Amino acid sequence: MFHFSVLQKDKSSKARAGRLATPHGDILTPHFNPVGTQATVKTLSSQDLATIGAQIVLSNTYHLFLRPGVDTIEKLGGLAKFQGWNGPVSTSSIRGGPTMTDSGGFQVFSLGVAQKKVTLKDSQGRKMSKFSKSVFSDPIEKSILLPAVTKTTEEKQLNKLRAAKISEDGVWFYSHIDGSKHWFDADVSIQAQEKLGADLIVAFDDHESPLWDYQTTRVSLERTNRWALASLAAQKRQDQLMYGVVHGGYYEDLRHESAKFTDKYFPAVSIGGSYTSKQVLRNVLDWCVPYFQDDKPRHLLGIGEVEDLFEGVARGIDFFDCVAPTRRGRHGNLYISPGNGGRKENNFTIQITNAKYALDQDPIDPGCECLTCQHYTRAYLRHLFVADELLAQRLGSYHNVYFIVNLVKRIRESILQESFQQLKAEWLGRLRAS
RNA sequence: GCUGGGUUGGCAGAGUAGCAAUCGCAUCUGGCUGUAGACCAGACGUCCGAAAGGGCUCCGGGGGUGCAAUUCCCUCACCCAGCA
Repeated sequence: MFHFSVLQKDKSSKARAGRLATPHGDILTPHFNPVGTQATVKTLSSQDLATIGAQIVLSNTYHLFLRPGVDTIEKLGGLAKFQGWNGPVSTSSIRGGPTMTDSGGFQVFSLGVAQKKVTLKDSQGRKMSKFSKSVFSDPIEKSILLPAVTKTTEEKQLNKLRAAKISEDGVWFYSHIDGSKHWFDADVSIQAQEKLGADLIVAFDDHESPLWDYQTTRVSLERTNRWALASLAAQKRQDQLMYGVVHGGYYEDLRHESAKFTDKYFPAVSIGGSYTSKQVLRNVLDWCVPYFQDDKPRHLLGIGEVEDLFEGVARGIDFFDCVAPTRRGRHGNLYISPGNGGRKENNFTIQITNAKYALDQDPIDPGCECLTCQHYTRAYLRHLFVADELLAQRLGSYHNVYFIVNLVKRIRESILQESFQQLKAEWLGRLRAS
């Protein structure tokens, strides 16, 4: 029912182009999965996604469990039908296109330990977001971690939200919608994912904080592994491919152990975690991938900045998902290619709200063939963002998702044409050691 | 013309006889990686400085009282309301 095959390997890296056969059509890899947490990629329709070339969309079990409820979606024919997703244009099917659900494991972290009040200062001394995953400092540089000041009314209100509480068997979540209390464990997550009915599902995992020491991380990994086996045991449907999740933070031996474990028990593998630097991410990939068998699809959870896509593919990753294109798109941070000023240093983006674009009549990324770039100027986009018009978010998201999905498509084609190294060098520069 | 109320950053609008400028809006900049974020953070009189810092200003104009006035008093200008 599911079959992954490698079609072409790059000669000087672990990059590979492949195909994953699913009950609702084949997915060509490497591929970037747009994130549609609540059964919608914010501001984009399923038809937009098909036009863009997305082959699969990812939703979140936790969010849909809370609202509208997994029973509701089951009654309405499952996730794909519910959101009108028929898959990419080339494989359009009235039965619905390929879908994926995340287990809610990430929310154990993002609604749990990540809720601790942590404030960071960046290199210029500016305070950074207190709530983002990226708020966590590199454990090696703990000096930049500051105690949070919790004085403002806003923060007092935020304090009312209780952090999720982890036990050995599962997690008590406090709904971010209404504060109600919900129990989640491997059984609940897998049953919910079976009701949602996505083709690809993820084992329920515990997510370590990058701030944790070795022993605490090990305890978390052991919990992840117990939940992994429980997830497999809970699975009743045979028409869903379950990914196991590798954890172990930035500790090499834990990653080795976890990768070995995950590959042993699961038909598909994914790598989870939060990374305090791109070097840590590259290390983790190098530690994990050698343990994965060739014929299992590999998903790098939550990752997807431009640089990471190249480095991930070069290290043998097949699937990515990331909120960056949509979040940046809504915030006016729009992707540009190297020929138009895109560099690692600016994350291959421009901030369209900057005053210097007020009279700029170029498209966001000259040469981009997306709907936004075909019809609208930077000056117009800037106006829409500054005026807080809804179309700004849609056009920004459309461009960003198009840009990333099609960049990964180009990466795939370059592997097939044996030109991956040239493409990577064109984007990241030749000096980068891979 | 009379009476009353007012004049504080780009805008709006608090405040006070003792280091002026709370909270907004606008503007500018930075951040965003399995979505608690159409969000968050910083700057926003001027000058020097990469920064840490430091210098000089400033509550409509003028005058008065006070150790000290943006604040109290007088006066002028302008705005608003009511009455002529």
